[in-house]
Amino acid sequence: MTIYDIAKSCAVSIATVSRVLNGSPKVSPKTREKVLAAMNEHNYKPNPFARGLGLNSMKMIGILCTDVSDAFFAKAVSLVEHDLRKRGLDVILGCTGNELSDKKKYLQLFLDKHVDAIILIGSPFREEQDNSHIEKIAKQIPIITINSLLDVPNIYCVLCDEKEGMQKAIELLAKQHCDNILYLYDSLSYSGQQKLAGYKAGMQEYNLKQVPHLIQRIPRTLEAAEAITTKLLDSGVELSAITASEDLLAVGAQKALSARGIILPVIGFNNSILAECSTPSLTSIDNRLDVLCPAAVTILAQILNGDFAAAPSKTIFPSLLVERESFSHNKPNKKEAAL
Amino acid sequence: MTIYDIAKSCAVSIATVSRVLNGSPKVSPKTREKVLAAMNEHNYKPNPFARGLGLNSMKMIGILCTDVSDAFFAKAVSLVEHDLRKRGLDVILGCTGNELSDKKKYLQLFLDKHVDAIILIGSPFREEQDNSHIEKIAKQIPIITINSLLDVPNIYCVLCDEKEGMQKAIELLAKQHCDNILYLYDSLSYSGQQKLAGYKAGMQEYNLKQVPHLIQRIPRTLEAAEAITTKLLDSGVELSAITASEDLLAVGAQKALSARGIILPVIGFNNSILAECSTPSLTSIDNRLDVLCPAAVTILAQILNGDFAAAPSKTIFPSLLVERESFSHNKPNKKEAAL
DNA sequence: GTGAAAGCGCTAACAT
DNA sequence: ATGTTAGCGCTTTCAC
Repeated sequence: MTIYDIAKSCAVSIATVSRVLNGSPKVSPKTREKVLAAMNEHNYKPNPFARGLGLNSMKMIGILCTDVSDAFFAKAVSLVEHDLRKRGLDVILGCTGNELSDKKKYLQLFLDKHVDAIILIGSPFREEQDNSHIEKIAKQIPIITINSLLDVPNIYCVLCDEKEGMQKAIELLAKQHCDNILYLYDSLSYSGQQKLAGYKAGMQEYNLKQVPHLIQRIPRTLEAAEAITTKLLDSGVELSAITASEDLLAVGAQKALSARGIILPVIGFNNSILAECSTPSLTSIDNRLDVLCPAAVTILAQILNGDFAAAPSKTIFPSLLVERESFSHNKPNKKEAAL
Repeated sequence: MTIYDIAKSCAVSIATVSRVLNGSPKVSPKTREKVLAAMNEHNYKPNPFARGLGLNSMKMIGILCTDVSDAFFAKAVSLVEHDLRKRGLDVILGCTGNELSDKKKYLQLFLDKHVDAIILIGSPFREEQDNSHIEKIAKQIPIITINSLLDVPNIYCVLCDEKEGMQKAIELLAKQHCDNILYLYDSLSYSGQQKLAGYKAGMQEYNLKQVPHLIQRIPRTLEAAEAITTKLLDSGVELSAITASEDLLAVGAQKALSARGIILPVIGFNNSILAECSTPSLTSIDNRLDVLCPAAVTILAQILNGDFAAAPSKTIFPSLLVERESFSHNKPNKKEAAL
């Protein structure tokens, strides 16, 4: 069933059929009805390849993340897919892993596939040194980053102020008279840098001493977090609270504490399901994917619509601190506090 | 840069260029080299839409899951994407949610988009009553299901024997002289039925009494699992072990136990990151996504290759029980045991 | 082994 | 408001 068949069955030209297909106003209501009816009757669906050829677009958005099996990225993909679909946009997914060469490959692949835009999820797509490979792509198609910041034309960034988030977490602890606050982190991606900066700013703000052994970079595993925490505890280092760049690390630290029967405030990051599953449940900083993702898609839609003026190049939302047992065992109810 | 440009720059016809593009043997090595060189020099990439029009395929596979933000589905998507990409196949992702009408919509959408095949992830795509909507699609394009079973022509199922998995878990508990084994579950999807059947079979095998209040259907939330477990404990019901259809539920149950200082064997399902993060860490049944997914993609590749004879309509792998603290606090090391 | 030419199903400019 | 027609860039017969 093609546009020709529909045209024939209605005794109109293919141009007219194409017009109703594309919602052109230059069709009389009568013929429009007639054509629509025929399409319905024959259950006609336009061939997307032919359409793609003509329009040079198949309304597909490439979504890239380093790893969808990571809870944080998965949530973002889920939210983005949902909003994209609502606007009739398709999602082609790529999981790049952390190798730069693979990231480049995927970027090029999507470009070659003529996707309409690319959404980069997470800050692993911002390289420490050189992002010229992304800039190059951005010259050809719009790029949206979620939770990363790239100051490049045609790249639109939607992110959460993670530095402030972490800083407020430290403030909260400081106000509870915690001074020796451990910070566990695994990566110095843009996001990683922001969080670390937040920790340092918070510590400085409250004149807390920043000692090297209280800032620990470890692999992103439960075991590593548990091990380093245990090691610090055993070495007699004084700890009054633990913070981490990732819930997983905070859970590991919490396990080390629990194993020794020690109760300390622990604050994680991402407010993932892990925070809830931890025992005691974990206080965590939420980076607002639920608002970042819709915002990103809205901006994307504006751009695809040619409405560049309406598209902010940077959109930054505040973090949210979600308190659970690991912060205050004694408080009767959980509560959320906007930072 | 089109095929015409390349043809011109090599002084050959577009047909020849197309032939080298498609690896046809009817090209002399000399001209092939020449054309390849030109393509390289001009950094030529064939237009996928034009190609799609001609071949009626863009080598895209539709992947459907109800929710990628679920750890289990996310892992499957991740594994499948990886293997698909290795074979030069693209992934278009859809998250349908649990509404049947939405599932149908996505299925039709993918069909209309002329994807080459559809991979259904998880048993939520098998409806209890009527799966004619899937059968209809399967008449047009091949469908692969991961961890679900649909006995329909042109549908290829790759799954894990979850019934046996759960049964062996019960056996293990029975051998440790547990008799009052609670089973928590949330859904009666195909997978849900299998697990429940495994529980029942295991209980029967060891002549353990199956009482209604030891089989509890609850919402898929931590809170629900914790609440029902607490309620049972408080009501004086005797419990000697807890099993669940999902790690999340097992974690909830474990929390209830921990809160009362009770130590019981707890066994979850899916062997997700939650199992590791729980305290004590959770023994769990692994449904082998790491082998199901590659197997599914291999079968898919055979089908797309026209090699239907090589494609088994059902492929079933055994489960794996992964022991952690929740089963045996006293054992010094974790270990894996094939069921 | 290579080339010419006819599609593939649609869009859009142009003509009426 | 509607029809005609020329692409879009590739694949694939069919000749040579």
